[in-house]
Amino acid sequence: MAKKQHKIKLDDIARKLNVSKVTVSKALRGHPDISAATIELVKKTSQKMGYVPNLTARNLSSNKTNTIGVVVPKVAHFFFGSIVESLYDEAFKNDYELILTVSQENAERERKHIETLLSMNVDGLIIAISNETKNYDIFKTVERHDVPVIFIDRIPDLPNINKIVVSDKEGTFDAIEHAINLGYTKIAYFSSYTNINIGRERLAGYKKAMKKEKLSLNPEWILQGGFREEFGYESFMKLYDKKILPELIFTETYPVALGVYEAARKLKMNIPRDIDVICFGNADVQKYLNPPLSCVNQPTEIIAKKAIEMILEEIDSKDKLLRREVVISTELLLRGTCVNKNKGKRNDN
Amino acid sequence: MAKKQHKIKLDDIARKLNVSKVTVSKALRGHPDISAATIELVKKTSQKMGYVPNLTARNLSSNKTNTIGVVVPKVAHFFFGSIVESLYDEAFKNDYELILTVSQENAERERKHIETLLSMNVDGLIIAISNETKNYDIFKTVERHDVPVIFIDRIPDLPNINKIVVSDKEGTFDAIEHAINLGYTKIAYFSSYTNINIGRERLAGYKKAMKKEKLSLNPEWILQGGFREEFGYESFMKLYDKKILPELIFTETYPVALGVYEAARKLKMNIPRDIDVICFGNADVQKYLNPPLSCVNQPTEIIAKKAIEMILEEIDSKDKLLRREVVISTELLLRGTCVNKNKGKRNDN
DNA sequence: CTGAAAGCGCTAACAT
DNA sequence: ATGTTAGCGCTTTCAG
Repeated sequence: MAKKQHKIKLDDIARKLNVSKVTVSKALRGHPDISAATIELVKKTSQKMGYVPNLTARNLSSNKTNTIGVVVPKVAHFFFGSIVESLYDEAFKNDYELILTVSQENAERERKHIETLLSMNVDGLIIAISNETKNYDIFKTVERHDVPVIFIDRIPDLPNINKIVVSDKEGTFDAIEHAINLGYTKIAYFSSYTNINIGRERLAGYKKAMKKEKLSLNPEWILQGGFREEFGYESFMKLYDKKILPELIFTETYPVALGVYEAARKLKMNIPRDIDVICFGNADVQKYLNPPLSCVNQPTEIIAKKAIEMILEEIDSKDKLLRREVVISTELLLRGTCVNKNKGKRNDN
Repeated sequence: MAKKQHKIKLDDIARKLNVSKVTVSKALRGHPDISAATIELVKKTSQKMGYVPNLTARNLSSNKTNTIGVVVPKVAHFFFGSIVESLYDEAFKNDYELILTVSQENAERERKHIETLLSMNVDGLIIAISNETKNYDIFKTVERHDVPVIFIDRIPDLPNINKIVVSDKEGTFDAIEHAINLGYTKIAYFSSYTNINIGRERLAGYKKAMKKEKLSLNPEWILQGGFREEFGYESFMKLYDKKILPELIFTETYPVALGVYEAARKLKMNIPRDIDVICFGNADVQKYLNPPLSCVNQPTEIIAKKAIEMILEEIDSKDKLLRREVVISTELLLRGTCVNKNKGKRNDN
């Protein structure tokens, strides 16, 4: 293998060029102090010598890392996967590196990750909290460290923070109202958890629409219990067993709707004829379902773009900016469900 | 806002405890030099004072970062999303931080990311190259920096490297052989690109199975052109227009199969009755398709686990280890397609 | 078991 | 326009 090669540093280039290493350092960074000719020369030489700057050293002395720490609950997941991908795109455009961490919906792990990120001296933080995070002490620590934070999607219930959310309440409201306009009156709601902002907001949107349209709330049609498929499957089965199936089911996440599809298939019920479905949250799966599942779409790219934009503003401004809350509008994405009122149950699939 | 707080450092703790900062440093890291009592005391005090170690400084002086750089082409993608998630899990278990970068299938971006990762002094690198990477100079640079690398899934055509691949050839071979055993003889193959290892290997598996079963290769049934849905859709349409549709289509990636589903739906052809499909690569979508799509499954968790295991071995060993090639076995995952031979085209959906 | 000195590679502040 | 001096916060010798 290649003989032990000494890694090139500023000094090496400086010596070769008979200048000081400060000159080299400045030239490499295009500092206005240095003449164009020198810059040119230094850059060329360092390139030729195979110089790779040592960011660790640079960070230590400049106290700036050009990195943004990111904490998400999941990454193999349509919503967060898209968010993360767009965050990477935007960071790249702005010459920032992202340090991504994944909490796996685990509060303790989340805390550890945030601590590590602080240790790494990230310039800013973008966080979507886990659904079990209840203790907010770590965010105090973050504040003490003077590292700006933008919360996205999953927001802690804390005053005076920067946040980007989608119009959870309005989006749900619109979907339910759309359904009611179609002629539906029996609408069930499969909720995640109300200790998390998205759970609270979306449910509020449902209730608001029902109330506005003067439909009574049937507590048996408001089920709570999770983000995942099993919850959808089991809840559907529960209603079926009790013989109190509604006409339409709204689910707070798309995996829950997938569970409903599964249950319907098992029971040989046809969607949307026997039971109709619509959900919050988009995923590529939906368009391949039979029938394609309609949803309230969250524009991930816009969320990510805004998050990077805001965190960079925070980083660049010396003074504390005003805390901001940005609400990104969702849109109703109609595919093959919730487009016509079903004609009541006909079990002849 | 909290009054400008000075960040606690080793010195502060040392002064408070009337010891030297070296003692504190060692105690915090549980160095055997220090007595248990001192360790206990130091840890407690530093905790109380809200000390957060400065990793930048630690890295600079120890020349060790406890980070692994990762480069993948995509992250909002079932395969890489799962890989990344598992990599995070494994890294976390081993107290390593991951620095993830996403090339977006762009060779130039990939090069830049690797350079940055080197600048950040990552202890090791796990890389899946983009499908357009042809210039391998950057990997020479990596070698010069003495940073160990494990290539996964997408492997450059370079001698003497560590790699983890799945049994692309055998997996495809098994699937095709299974189809032939079902009675299929007209089997088309939708390939990605043969400049990438996975493209070459999988195609070789197809050819091998066809040859073994003494079936002739029809060049019109071997189409090349991409990883994505459009390719599947268009290729299917092309065969349909030419009236040379086969009985079964094997696609090298699952999005291509999705494109086939779409085309079949458009043409009102029934899968698997009129045309059957199977693909390489699993995704959660597949089980919700109608019919559920069978595939050759790549065990992402095992790949990720092995990758972390190998890179840690490389990092921990002073001497260069022998280059290793690990092949992870795929498995045939049969769902609703390619389970019975279809009865020929009946266009009466 | 503890600590003093030196230095990791770079940049900021201040000369010149 | 270029260089000198200090020092970022920590760990690593090596000496006590």
